[in-house]
Amino acid sequence: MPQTPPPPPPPSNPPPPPPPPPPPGRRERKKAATRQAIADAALRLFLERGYDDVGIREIADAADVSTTTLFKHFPVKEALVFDEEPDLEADLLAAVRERPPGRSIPAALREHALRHRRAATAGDPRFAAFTALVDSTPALRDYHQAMWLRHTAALAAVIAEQSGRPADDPLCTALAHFALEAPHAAQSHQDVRGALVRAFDLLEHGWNSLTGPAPS
Amino acid sequence: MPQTPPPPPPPSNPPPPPPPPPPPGRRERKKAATRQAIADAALRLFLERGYDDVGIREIADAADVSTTTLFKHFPVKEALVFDEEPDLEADLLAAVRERPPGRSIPAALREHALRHRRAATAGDPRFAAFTALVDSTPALRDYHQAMWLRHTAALAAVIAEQSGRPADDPLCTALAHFALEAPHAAQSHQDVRGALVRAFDLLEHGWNSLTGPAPS
DNA sequence: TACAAAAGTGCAACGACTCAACTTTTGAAT
DNA sequence: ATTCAAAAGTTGAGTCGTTGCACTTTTGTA
Repeated sequence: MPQTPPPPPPPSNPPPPPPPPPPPGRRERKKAATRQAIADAALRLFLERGYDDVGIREIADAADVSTTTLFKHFPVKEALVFDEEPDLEADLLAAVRERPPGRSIPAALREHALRHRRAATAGDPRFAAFTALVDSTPALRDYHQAMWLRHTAALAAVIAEQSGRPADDPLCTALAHFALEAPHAAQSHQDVRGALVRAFDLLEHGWNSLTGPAPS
Repeated sequence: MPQTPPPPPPPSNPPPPPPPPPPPGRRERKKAATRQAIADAALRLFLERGYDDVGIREIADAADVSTTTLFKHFPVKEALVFDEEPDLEADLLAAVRERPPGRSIPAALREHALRHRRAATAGDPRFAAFTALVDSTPALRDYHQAMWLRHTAALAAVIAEQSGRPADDPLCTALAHFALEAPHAAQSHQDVRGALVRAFDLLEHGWNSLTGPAPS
């Protein structure tokens, strides 16, 4: 086992604020601008002509950067589409943490899923178009689902915290995973909304049956 | 819209048996042999040196075919590894259909998952090595899971049939999807087996609670 | 004002995969 | 036996995502 090299203990320097939120600095602003230009160009072209019919080189040209630069901002082509994703995890966790009193955890997750779906169908037409693009492109669908599942651990932790169960309780992981998969499971049905509700019914009854009777 | 050209209606010819199982024919045998040679060469090389360090051309050379021929047998590189998957669906469906009397459907699915896992850890070392290869290669892991999920519709149909519910019941689809996801959900835990059992507990309690009380 | 890190560029290349045109093999009908 | 068409296979060039390398800016800081 490699021993941790002794980190030089600075005797007493003012601790540099880990993420400097107030002074974004000119450099970072330019970088963010470039990134945004790329993402914008990509999304525009994808919506116009479809994901598979737009090449990386073309996007780079439209954003007036080289393909090398493009890949320094986005690891793979699919990532060009999911630029505003970071905050979604916070919403998800808040939906569980700040659920109305008396509502079970699975019920809170169902409400969150339904709210999200409502935004994708009704609501901002730009978001609807975006959703349609993702759903109609296998590569994007898969990437999105995989990305979504990366929140499993964080969600499981919140579920454990909110239910007073051990932090690594497999039951919490299972509920988290299944809840994140529910939209995926439902989307093959004609009535997606109904299928979504049923999927969460299954989880809610199972969860209540396993955790409700004996709160220990 | 191009009109369908009139297919010549043969007045009365002996209906050719749709899939001739007894006479595989010499042609199909050779084709199968080529396919097998490719898959064998690929798996051997992958196990020797790792998935990412073996190129398509190299596999094609080892099997003594051109790369174009290789891609006529397998749609993508990942598919080279999963050559014997087709029969796995039959096993899965049989596990539900021919479950011992008194055992619930989720319980049957749990047993099947556990049996499968046991074979992957104990049992034939070749299968163990194969499983290790898949689990340690992200591209293969993802492809495998996606492939596995393609059995959702078939499994949902059997669940519906065995539980006397409508063929397109969303609850059956949800159970099928979650059951197929369970191994994926469990594998992040130290005690994979325990996590798997817990995940199926969740499904079983939910299912029994929703279907048991009122068989209607 | 000087300097080093970070951002960006250009180009060549690799690996997976496709396409079009062509040759060989094979099953079956004449 | 001969002939023919479909199927299997080959060849070679090309696309597309992605990476590596060497190089030139830009920018924060000393």
